[in-house]
Amino acid sequence: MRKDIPLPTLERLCKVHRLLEDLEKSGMTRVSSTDLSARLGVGPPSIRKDIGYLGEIGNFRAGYDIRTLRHHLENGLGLNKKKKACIVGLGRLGSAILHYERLGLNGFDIVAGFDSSINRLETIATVIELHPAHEITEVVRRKGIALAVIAVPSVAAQEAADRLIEGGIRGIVNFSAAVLRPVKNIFVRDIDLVREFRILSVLSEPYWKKQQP
Amino acid sequence: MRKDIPLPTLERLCKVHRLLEDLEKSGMTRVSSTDLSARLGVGPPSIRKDIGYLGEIGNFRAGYDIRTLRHHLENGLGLNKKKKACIVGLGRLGSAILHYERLGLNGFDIVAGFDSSINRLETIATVIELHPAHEITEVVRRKGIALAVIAVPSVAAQEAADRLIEGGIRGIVNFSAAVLRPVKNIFVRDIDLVREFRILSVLSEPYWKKQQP
DNA sequence: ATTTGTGAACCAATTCACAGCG
DNA sequence: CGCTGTGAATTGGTTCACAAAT
Repeated sequence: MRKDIPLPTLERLCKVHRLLEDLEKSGMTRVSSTDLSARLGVGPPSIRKDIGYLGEIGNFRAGYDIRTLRHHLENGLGLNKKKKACIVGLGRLGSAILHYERLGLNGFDIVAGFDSSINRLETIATVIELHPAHEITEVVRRKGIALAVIAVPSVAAQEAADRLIEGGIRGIVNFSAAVLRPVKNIFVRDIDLVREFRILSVLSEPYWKKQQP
Repeated sequence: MRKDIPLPTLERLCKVHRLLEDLEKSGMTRVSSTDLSARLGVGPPSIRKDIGYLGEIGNFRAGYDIRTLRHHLENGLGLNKKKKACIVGLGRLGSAILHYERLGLNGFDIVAGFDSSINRLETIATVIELHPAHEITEVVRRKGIALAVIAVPSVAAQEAADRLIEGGIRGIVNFSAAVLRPVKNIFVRDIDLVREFRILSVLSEPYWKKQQP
């Protein structure tokens, strides 16, 4: 049943899922591919294809039942599997992420935080276990942590990544500006605010051809 | 000269630029497409095509001169154009972004912060002008702010976006989990940590076919 | 009458292969 | 000879158009 889902499809499906949560909360009970596509800014056939990767589910006359479709996505993508996560770097950004409750609510248990400043570790008020940075490898391995956020200055990012990988990490969200050395089977999602601003800046230049739908 | 640069190319070129800054700092002076491609985890011809969108620049025997290539990217993409930016939502995440110096260093002047809590506006120590959220439209218009970060809870995100757009914003980095209604000619980059974790989680499942290079 | 699901057709992006230059 | 730049081939994704379902 499971084909090889393209990455863009996976990203859209996650957005669809998030959208369904809101629609459900607003009291809606059914939704069509056209409606979903308008809210996401993509073509209707694209949505249907995306959903189709996980098997049939829609009602031919009345679109999708929101609750059913949401569960379908959760099962198909394994969205309610629990995973352990950690945060490396507890400056302003790292602390903000450490306190971000929505991660835990969605099955991502933050079980450790790391920083190279002992002072900082002693100052932060949290129930989460905090460790000095040199323990990254050991703690990640011992606790079986699958996912990590890197929120250290970019000069320190590669070393943080190396230690995480040595400990057996599976995926990294890299908030530093550093371009990390690619490693086979370690998946990285880069989030660099300056890069995002630059992309927006280029896209919004008047002579830029590509228009959003 | 400027063709229609694909979005993936634009994203890679920004990473290449960032990489060049580091290589330059480390004392290197020349770099080949093969070397760049290895550090980015993409194929060498891809890098050459990407750079090719901005015109010829390489030395046929010895690859690219790092400094020249960096300037080439900066000119070609307009990376040193200055833009005004603002932050909507000054909780932990918004405050962290407000204090993130690298934005200013790269030409993005944060000229305003907004929050619906007056108390919060009075507590934050910064030289940046802070305003209550109901002034978003007016301030964005008056100051000619081009870019915005949304860092409010997801229930408040759509209204924040509406006010920004009404004020004439050009691009938005949306850190909330909300899926914003698409608007023509307003460009949005969505950053949702839960979504990123979910994507990593799916990608790192053993039966997942797609492997990174 | 609508709206899904899907093969076919189309388009975009990556990769290949080699010509051209130093 | 090594490395860039680029048309050609290929792969991957999106869009189209229509059959199937209720």
